[in-house]
Amino acid sequence: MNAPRTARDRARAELTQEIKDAARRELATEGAARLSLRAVSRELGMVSSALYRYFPSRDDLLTALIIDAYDALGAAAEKAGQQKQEPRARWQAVCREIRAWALAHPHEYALIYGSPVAGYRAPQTTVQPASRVPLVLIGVIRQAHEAGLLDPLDDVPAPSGVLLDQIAQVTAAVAPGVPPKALTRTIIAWTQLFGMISFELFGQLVGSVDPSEPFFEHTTDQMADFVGLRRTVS
Amino acid sequence: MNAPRTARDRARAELTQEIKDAARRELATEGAARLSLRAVSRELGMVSSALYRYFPSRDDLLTALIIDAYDALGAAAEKAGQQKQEPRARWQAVCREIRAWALAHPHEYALIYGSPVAGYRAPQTTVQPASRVPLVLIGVIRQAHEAGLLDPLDDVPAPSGVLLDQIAQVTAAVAPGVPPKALTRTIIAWTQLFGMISFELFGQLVGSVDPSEPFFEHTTDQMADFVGLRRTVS
DNA sequence: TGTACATCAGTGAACGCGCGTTCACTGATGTAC
DNA sequence: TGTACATCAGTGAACGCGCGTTCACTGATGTAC
Repeated sequence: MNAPRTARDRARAELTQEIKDAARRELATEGAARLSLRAVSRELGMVSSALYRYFPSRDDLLTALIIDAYDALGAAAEKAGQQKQEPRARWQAVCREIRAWALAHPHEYALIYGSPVAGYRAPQTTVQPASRVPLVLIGVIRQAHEAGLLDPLDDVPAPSGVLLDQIAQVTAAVAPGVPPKALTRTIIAWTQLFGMISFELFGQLVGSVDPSEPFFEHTTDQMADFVGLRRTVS
Repeated sequence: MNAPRTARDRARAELTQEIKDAARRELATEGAARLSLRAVSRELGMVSSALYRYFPSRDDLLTALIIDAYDALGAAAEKAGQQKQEPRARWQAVCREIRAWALAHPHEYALIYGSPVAGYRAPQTTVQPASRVPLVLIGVIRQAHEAGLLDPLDDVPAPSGVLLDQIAQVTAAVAPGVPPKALTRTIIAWTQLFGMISFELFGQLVGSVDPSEPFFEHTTDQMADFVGLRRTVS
């Protein structure tokens, strides 16, 4: 992705983008497993073989869409996490933004958080973009900890054994200074958040807490308590 | 599904079962979106049109598989919930059993808790089987409440507004006597549980809390606290 | 218990469709001198 | 700035494949009397 020097380069970059946009539209009507190069090319008024100038195969197009989706969600979460607010409000804002993105892009959400596409194996290149969201959540906790706004969770059982080792590794890699109890609970809250969003999007909440926004708001608030984010006086 | 009277009826019931078994095997290699009647018929050594004597269309076969999956998981959870244990241990046993079933049947799990299959709309008949698992979880809480083993959650924010209405409806329908705070948290824990299992199965935990069993055990324990299940003296 | 008829299971051919990918090609754009 | 050549984008035909579903059929199983 160097700077486009020639008209050809610019055209290429633009068309690559258009192909991905068309593929995203296809995704919305057909789902990832049925994403078809021919349908994408039809939508663009091109011949199907022309796509091979841009993506060497269907799987490479899928990979590009997956990375784009992780990056779009990650960017949205990061932006919400940069608001000048106290940590607890930031936590809520991040959770809210993630849900909003998911509701606005349900098929891209399903692409990255739904069942893996059969016969497709995600390459290593998706790992970094996928980590952006958890890093934002951890970042909120870290900043709260540094600001002395994180409850020590004294009455809470600490992780131990293998889990403690895993938590220690995560701490060393991406969460320096965050106490093990808080980090463990952050990871729990992370799985809770996406479990809740997936249930809402995939129809599991129909008939109980549906519409789901009040439940969502209540839950992220409870999860803020759970991870130890203090309610500061207003 | 009346009692089979004739040899024909028995053969029909058996073959229906064999078709579903073969379809489940297909599911494991191809995924739900690519489940193909022709592949199923090939595996059984039949001609593809013969399947239409048993299922009127591909979608009906899918529906049967979905219902079977919900029922199998529901039955496993119910069984785990009937152990003669105190509520907290029962909670853990149910969670553990649900995860074990998911790990043992990843493709059936993905079929029911993964992204919806494109172009397929789940009929109303799946609703009741889908409710078995949450009912087991609620049942554990209700029994604990009746036995006086449920914490009143005095310091916990109560649900209010629309959410409280929804919770009240669920209470009236399936959880008589269970306090709103506890029921709300049970639903939160339910989404947490499946979020965690989906993350494990769909590869989101790779590189952090992986292998995931210690994290799972720790988390269900924390969730037992969260919903108010008292640690009884041993 | 035996026969005549109705029901059902499974066959095999066919319809019409869409798919990913390859390949030789034409014409336009870019580069080196 | 102009020309000769190399690079690239997009075409159109083709390969070989699999799919869901329909339909007229044959032969086996079941039912009524």
